[in-house]
Amino acid sequence: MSKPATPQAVRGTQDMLGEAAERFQTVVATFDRLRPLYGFGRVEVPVFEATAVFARSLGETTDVVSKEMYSFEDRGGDSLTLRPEFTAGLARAYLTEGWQRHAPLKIATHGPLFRYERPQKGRFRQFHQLDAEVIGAAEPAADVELLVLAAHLLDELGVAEGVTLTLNTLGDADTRDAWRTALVAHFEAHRDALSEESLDRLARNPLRILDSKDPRDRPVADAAPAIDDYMSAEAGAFFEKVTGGLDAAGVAWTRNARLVRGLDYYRHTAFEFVTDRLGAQGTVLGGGRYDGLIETLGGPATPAVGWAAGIERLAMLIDTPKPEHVTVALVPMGPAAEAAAIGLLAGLRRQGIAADMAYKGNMKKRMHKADASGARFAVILGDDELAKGEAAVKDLANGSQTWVRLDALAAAVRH
RNA sequence: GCGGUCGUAGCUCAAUUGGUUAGAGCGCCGGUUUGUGGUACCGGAGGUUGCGGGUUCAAUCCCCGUCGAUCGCCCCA
Repeated sequence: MSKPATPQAVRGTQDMLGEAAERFQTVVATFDRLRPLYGFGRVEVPVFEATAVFARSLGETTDVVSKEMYSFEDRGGDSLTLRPEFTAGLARAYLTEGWQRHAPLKIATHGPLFRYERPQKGRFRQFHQLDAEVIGAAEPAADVELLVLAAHLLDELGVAEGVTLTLNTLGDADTRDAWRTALVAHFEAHRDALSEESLDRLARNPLRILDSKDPRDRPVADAAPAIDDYMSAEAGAFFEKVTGGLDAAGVAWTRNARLVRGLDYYRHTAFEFVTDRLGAQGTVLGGGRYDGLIETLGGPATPAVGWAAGIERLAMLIDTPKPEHVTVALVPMGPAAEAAAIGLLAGLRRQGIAADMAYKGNMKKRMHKADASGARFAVILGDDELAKGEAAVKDLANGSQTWVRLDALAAAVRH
């Protein structure tokens, strides 16, 4: 009989154990700890949606929609897509669940997202994000609140020092249109100087030429008209309230007038927290205001702002988390002791003490496992101890050993 | 979708210009020690060298393809 071939993990997916899993969990737990401090409620939304949810909201010409979506037909012939981002699905839920009545709605979620891309450092086909949104608020105070939360999160994770907040405004619709027209005119006038890729961008998404990494593009991009020259009074005032709020909250920021966002729906505030510690993937958290999105999904004009942060990217930046380990390892000897130890184990755990017991093995083996587990104490239970109603408690750090009554066990190992 | 580098034991890596039974450390299993771990010593298991094809008397090594990893481009968290 030949052995069956082992199926491989799908490209761009990850299996995490030990430190990798602890890093991931640390990021998520930190987010979950801060979220309620800002009054953001946890929401759950589906991992897949009707394809139109993403195709319409992200913009048909974006790479995410044109070549990176995991789309498939279900048995009824409907086109479905594994979510490539959170915002569109949350906006859909806001409309179809009647969440308008809660506006302004402050919500947060986290989970897996899917994009068909070539994996590289900090980039996966199934990746994970934290996400926070305020839907139904046109006030710059919402932008500020989200940015303060983001900065607080990075600070709590201990990565704030290597990460800087870069901030820009794309203006309101009028500003953005006027600026865009001027940009296109500028780039058209210098098209012989642009890279092939930027010529392609000129047709699809001219704003992206501004942050091109190609040195050939830099002179033309750097000479391009600035949005500030086209800024309406309202849009300018909005941006000033955002930056003023950040200053008041003590959040450091840098203006990057060339920061644009990849997805079509952004207006006004756009921001990225960037680092140089992740190779080509510098963005660790990004977002902005998307006042136009909900209308593209057939809803009423609804202002909204939000951000998402890459959990894997953050997990790579944080310090090594302290590994989890139990306090007590039970070491029973013989069938009678083992039976009694099952009761002791359950009792310790019910009293909130982390305890473990190997499924099998003689004393030597169990002691070895106790040591390897990182437990502080080995609780040794043999027939002699059992007869006396006690157990030997050995401190694995210094080797000292004392005998304590079984009913005092929990107290003896609680420190 | 495009380009660079790399795939040898569970893990990290060796293996002279292509040469005979592919090695080591760690880990794992057993023993020295049938009631004491972290140290030490002894022994053992574990490989179709990612997969498929080609060149050659001979391939872990050279060539092609493929899958995967990794880094970058595009794009993005």
